[in-house]
Amino acid sequence: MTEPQTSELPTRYTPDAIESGVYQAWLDSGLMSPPEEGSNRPTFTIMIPPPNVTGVLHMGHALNNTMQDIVARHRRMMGFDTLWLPGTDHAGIATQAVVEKKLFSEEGKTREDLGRDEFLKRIWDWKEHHGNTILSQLRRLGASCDWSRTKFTLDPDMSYAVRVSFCKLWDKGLVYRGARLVNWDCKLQTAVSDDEIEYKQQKGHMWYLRYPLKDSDEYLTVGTTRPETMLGDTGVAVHPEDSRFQHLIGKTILLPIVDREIPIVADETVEKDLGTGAVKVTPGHDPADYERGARHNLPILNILNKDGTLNEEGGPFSGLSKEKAREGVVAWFEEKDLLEKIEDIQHNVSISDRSQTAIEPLVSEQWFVKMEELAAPAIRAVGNGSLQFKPERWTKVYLDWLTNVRDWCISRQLWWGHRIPVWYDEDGTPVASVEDLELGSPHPKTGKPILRQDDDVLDTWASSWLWPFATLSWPEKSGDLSRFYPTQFLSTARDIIYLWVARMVMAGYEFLDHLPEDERCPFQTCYIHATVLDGKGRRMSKSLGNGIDPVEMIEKYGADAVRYSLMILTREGQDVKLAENRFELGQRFCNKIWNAARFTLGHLEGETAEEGGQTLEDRWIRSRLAAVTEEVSAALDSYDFHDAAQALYRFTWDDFCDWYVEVAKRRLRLGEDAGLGTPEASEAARVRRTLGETLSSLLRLLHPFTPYLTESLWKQLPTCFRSEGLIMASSWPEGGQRDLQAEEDFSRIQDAVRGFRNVRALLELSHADRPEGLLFAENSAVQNLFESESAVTCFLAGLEGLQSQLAETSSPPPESGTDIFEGGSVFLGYGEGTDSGKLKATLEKKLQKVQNGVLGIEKKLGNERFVQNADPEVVESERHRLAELKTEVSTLQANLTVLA
RNA sequence: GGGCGUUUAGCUCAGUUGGCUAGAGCACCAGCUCGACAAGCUGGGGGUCACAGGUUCAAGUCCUGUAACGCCCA
Repeated sequence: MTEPQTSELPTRYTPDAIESGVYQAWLDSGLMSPPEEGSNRPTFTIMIPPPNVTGVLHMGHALNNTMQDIVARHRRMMGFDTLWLPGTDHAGIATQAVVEKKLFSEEGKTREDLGRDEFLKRIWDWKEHHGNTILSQLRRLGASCDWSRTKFTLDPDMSYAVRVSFCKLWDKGLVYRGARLVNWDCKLQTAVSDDEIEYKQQKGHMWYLRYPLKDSDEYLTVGTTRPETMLGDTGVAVHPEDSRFQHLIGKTILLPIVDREIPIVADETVEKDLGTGAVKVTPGHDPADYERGARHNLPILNILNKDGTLNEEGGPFSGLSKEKAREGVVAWFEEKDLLEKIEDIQHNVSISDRSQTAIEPLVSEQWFVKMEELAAPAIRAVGNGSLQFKPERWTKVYLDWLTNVRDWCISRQLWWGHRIPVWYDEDGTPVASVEDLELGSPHPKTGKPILRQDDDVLDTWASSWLWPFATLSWPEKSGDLSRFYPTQFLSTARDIIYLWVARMVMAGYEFLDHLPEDERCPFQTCYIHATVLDGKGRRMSKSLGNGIDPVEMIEKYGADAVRYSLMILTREGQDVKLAENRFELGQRFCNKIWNAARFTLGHLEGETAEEGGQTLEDRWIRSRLAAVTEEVSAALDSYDFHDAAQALYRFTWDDFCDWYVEVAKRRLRLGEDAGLGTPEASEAARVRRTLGETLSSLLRLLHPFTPYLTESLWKQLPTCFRSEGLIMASSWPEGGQRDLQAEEDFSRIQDAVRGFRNVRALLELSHADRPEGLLFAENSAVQNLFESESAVTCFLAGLEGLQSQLAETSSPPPESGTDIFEGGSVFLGYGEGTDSGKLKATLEKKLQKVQNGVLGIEKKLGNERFVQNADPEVVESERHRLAELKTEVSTLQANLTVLA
């Protein structure tokens, strides 16, 4: 008997050894780079959500990119020319902030010290050195992106696309400049869009300030959470129907500190029951007040400098920070006995996403894009089925935002980004241009010399909204664009449905006007992935320090284990709670695959037959494989990653390892013992064939989930079981026919084996004990089955021999442990010293359970309304079930008598 | 204030269109160095499906309401 030659393979899954060299082989294969032309194969395209160039891989990335990679690998194996295009975005604010910070800490300089050109050079340097971190981390995860097409949003071609898109909007009159209240980040000193703000519940105060009326002793009390803004008040508003204030409407207030005369106006948006019913109006520093001010022609006063200090409008407090000014104002009111009271309150504070500092609404000149017209086709896209969200409920979120869309502030007071392609002449008349305009050259409209370019840059999203087609060389219409657009699958996080997803859809419809409308939507399916939470259900964040580093996890557990764990733990659309040890799940599974392969490969070195075996277990495993193939294919087609992972787990562990591999050992050993040329040897060869074929398909089904592991096992598979080359290049398994008879018969065998094992455990038999088994079959079909499968049953149940009899012609043997199974009962004899009381108790407990079942069904069937109303099939199956249970009852009762 | 989600075993979660005795992994208990795997194998214990009503022959599943937790929008 030859020892299977598995000694070269370690007994455990060792990710380091498995993963090394594999990625390079994928790169060398060129499979990740589909050709631009010259192929008739259908295409499948995924655009990566470009991570921030300053970013490092976090769990959300790992989850999202694993899903994309699974789709890419699956579709590639299905025969699609699959393009998964990677890249990064320039992340204006974040990147500039990183480099400014570095500059200051290392050289003590600010960007102004360097000047615009030199500073930008520093950022590019930084980008060259650090900008690829996250992309290389994606490779570690196994992401099969087409690196030859890697894009960066500031690449020359991408920048060109941004200019073209800007000028198209400009020409249509959708870009305008206006003084508007914007969200000002005082730390970063730039405007940020509404969508880059978080609202946080914070403890704060409501200060009640008394505003004296002009030429009167009366005063009006207003409540405010930001007392310093009173310096910019240009009115006070009350509700027009509020009887308390009727006599004051139209009167004038003498604003304390700055002694400004401001009117009392009536405005319906004032809530009578909130606070004092009178509100101060600060159009320059509050969005609601801005609207109110506009309705009543109140002047707009700006009291803040760009850095958050008070300007000359701040009176005695000018030059102070807004915090100091607040203290000063409050003290002033207190001193003059104009501070009525202070209340502690909870209120929402606007915080900038980027700097985590409080946002100040501030009036300034900015560029905006009109959105209403752009939104219309994006709204239609979900209605006509061009765009589908998964899970579907996100459609509503998307639509809500689009139907209430507000104009988009696209200018940012930064240097890092696409400089706004607008030039001004000496009168300040703007003009947009795709090509740079020379200073001094004539303005295309006015003919006067061009004086300067706009200093601001565009919001980063104004480039990433072009991502799905600018990456394919738009505005060029040939080549990649015609082949790979529109894309099929986009997977992203829910928090950028507005910022990114909706805008990409708008951009697709707006800019790809050379395509018919139904081919413009940039992706068919928008998959909104789970949010990764820590073990306690909190979001992972830098500030909490509760993040789990995916790269660390990959090093500890292996990339495949991390990928698989994420997929099985994440059910569709639900957040996933992650603790470090949860990756053990994937690690165990990988180890199981590894060892199943190790066993199988060890036996494939002998000769194999032309065809697989035809025994019951062979037919069964082929049928189960067909079932799981169908299941996994369907799940992946509909992006149900969890379901696919689960189906693979069941098949691999339960069907293949626990049953097929175990039962295969019987014939393998017989073959080894009998020697060459014997019938046993040729039967063993057929088992090897079946093992090899099953492993081959299984590895391919697993490959999208655990690419490294399956790739390294694939090359050890003899070539008669696989295609040449990489598993990545192999074809996706086809289903095959189910064999329901084999499934039913084998499941009966399994059930009887479990019955014998139960009895073995009750009798406390050791593995070495090989008793004679006795089986009572409830009919001759069952009896025949066990007669023909007796060898298999004995092998799996650890029996020396098995006798099958018809239950009706037999009486239970004395001194036997017994259990029932679907189709009869099983018996194992016991010797002296066995505690029959325990056996009896177990059996009685089971009897009680079955009897309860009988009572339940009898009650149901005794209910006329059930018999009349329920589906006839259901009634029939209940009757069938009742008969089965009754058989079980009498079997159990009969068997109990021998234990008396 | 509006919307969405969640609540099933000690923990993390499955549970199609209502229809067998509600499942899995981990943890727990008992036993196993059986020639792939102790990251394993065999057997076992453990659930008032958040709560209250309702619809139905039948509800974890559908409807209404309540509570708790989480997220988004204003």
